[in-house]
Amino acid sequence: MKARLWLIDLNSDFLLGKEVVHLWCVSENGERILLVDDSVENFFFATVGNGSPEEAIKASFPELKKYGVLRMEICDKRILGKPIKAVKIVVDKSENIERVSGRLDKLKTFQKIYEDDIRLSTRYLIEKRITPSSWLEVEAEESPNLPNIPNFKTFKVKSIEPLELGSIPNLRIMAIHVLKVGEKGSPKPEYDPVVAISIFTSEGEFKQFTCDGRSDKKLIDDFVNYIKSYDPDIILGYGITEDWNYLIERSKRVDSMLEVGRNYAKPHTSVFGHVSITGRICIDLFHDARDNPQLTEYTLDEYAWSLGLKIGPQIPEHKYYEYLSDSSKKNMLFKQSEEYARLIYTIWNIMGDFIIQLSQLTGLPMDHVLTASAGHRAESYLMREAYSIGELIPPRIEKPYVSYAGGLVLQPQKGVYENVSILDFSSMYPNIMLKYNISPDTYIPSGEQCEDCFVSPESGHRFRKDYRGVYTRMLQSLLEARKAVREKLKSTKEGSLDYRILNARQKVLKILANTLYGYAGWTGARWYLREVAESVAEWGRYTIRATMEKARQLGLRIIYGDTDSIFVIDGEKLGELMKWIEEELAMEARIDKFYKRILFTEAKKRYGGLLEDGTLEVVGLEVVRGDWAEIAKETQLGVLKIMLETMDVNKAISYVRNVITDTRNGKVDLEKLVIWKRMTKPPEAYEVRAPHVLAALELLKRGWRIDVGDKVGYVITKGTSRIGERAKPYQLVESKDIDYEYYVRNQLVPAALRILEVFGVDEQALLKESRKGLMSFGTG
DNA sequence: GCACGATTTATACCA
DNA sequence: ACTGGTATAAATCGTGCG
Repeated sequence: MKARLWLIDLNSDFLLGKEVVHLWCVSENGERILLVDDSVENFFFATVGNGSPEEAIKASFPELKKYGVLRMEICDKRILGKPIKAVKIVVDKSENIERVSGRLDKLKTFQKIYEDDIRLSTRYLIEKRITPSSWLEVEAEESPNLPNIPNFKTFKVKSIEPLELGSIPNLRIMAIHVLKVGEKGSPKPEYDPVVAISIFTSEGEFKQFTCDGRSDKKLIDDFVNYIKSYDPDIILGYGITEDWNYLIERSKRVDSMLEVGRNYAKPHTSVFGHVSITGRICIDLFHDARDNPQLTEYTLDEYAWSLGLKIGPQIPEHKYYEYLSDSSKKNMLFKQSEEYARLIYTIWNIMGDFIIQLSQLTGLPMDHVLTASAGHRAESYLMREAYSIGELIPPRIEKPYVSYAGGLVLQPQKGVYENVSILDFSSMYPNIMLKYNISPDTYIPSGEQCEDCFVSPESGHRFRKDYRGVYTRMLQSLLEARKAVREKLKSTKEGSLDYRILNARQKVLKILANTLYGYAGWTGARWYLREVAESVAEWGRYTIRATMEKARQLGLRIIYGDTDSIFVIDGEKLGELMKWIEEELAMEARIDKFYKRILFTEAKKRYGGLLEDGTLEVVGLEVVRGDWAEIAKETQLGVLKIMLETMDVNKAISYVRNVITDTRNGKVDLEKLVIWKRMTKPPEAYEVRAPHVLAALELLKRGWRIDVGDKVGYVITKGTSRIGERAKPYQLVESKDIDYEYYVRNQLVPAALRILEVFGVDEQALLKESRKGLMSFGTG
């Protein structure tokens, strides 16, 4: 049989005592096909120091045989670009790799071990140059003894090749919402049965299983049967990892078989803490929400809202029990669960393309993509790139941290400027890495000779020119692919399916390219090399300085700049500068923005300005910070708006005074006084009794659950003790206890003054009550 | 023992 | 659980005072 198949998921398994790979696929016409490949080998590599690899094999093979080693052979590999002879050690099964490498460590025959931490399914994808969530050209045959899977045809793989096809087959997708209710606090699987499971599928079918209170056995059985009959490729949820663990616990108690895998296996918790289901992809959208620092509560509602989805008021979780116990309200709860299932499916429509593209490009299965960090995504890509040039994959070891200098930030002079253009280097770091061939395997260590190489401008780090490294290759592919995709996008109908796929792809290509610099400087990276990250930053500073120098020569005035941008007063020579950048620096730059009027304080990374269309844009100032009270942010924005639009200082001052008066009179909603801060460690781990920590402790004392990463909202109450002790969780405070004077002195005045001090206004001018003071300002 | 400046701790932002 | 650069607030430390 010859077919085009789309790879959904893969895993390793055993067939007649031999370790094999299972590939769960869907064909062009929607058939579900399981491919079994029994031709795979488990192996890793070892290097010898000064001795000969032949000798090392001869000396160790007889003993290693006892540990499951089938074969040892010499092969040509590279370590950081240097060709070496490595010994490939083929082992009968995955579980013996650790035993063998452990034994090798003791033998001392070999110097170093490589790739003993690569799982078989990953190894398979790398070797075959294929990725999940993409098309394969497969030749396969029928064979006896293959596993029997319902709804699946099973074949043995003869050959398998990657296919460059952008389309996505029709997948069976199932969004689920699991309703769990606890009488007091969060539900516990030990005694709280699952109340309902709502399902919404890609066919538009809605299904709900409910439990009338005593036992959820029937609910769980019905749910499992539904999965068996619908046979989804993808199961979606929000917090579904927790849901599965809950269901696993429940199924044990009510003696249910949770056979939801395509081989009827139970869900299993994988090493990374996520739940996997054989043959299906289980995606927890909660992991995507956790990546968004804008969110405070990480509820599904808040997450959906951040994606632009409008949802009405919901029943809060702490009222679930009340609703459930009231027969007239019970149905509202079930209705809400239904809506959540639909909402999760709607989110897939927004996020799905992105997840598939990320999977296709990194080689990680869809269910790993959201759980993997940015660094691991980049690394997954790099490992494949490394294989293609015979580069051995370094072990994942935490390296000691050595700091280095980053981007150049210019000191702005406080004041208001007009007609300011922002010149931006596009993808500066990726382009620098390409231009100077910066990669861990092109780096020349000190002491080694190099005839012709790139030398970094400050530290003098050298990079060879005659060999393309893993970073260079990765960046070149990503940037070229992105260019091609963006070109194709131009001739694609906006809003069409193709457009969505291409757009998701170009976004993912950019994200991956931009991650690589950070990856290089991450001490946990397999390909960490401080010199690489350091050199990139050096050439970045060099590029900005050279551009500034040229701008000055051309008579252009520079106001500010940060890392890869320069703020310059618009002038006719700007075009000449752009041309110079393109021709002399061979870098890409563009005029990203134009401010009609822009205000700088004396601080770096903080400014606000009016764009051509009149939009007010604020960067870095309190307005855009989450840890200032809303009233202060609102006031600062007002002041900024007045100043940039009218330049009328007195108008701004009287505006602020009005807010101050209102605040002192308590005419401000408590909501606008809440200060939010995120917990970065458990409350008891803090060295300093900061306001938000004390507020968190108070919540904890009252039975709230505070996790690392949660945002704590507090307000400052009346009293004479230090601020921290007067900080109380906003949920527990009444308006009469608020210390309004704190908000005037520590929030309103500093926020407003940040802008107004540029115009010579001081604290006195804002706090003085008299009308005389207002009139006299600026007139002496 | 207290006031006050210096230093440390913590957070959130920019690129 | 990708980097460094930066501003800022509040807690805490350290020192001079007497």
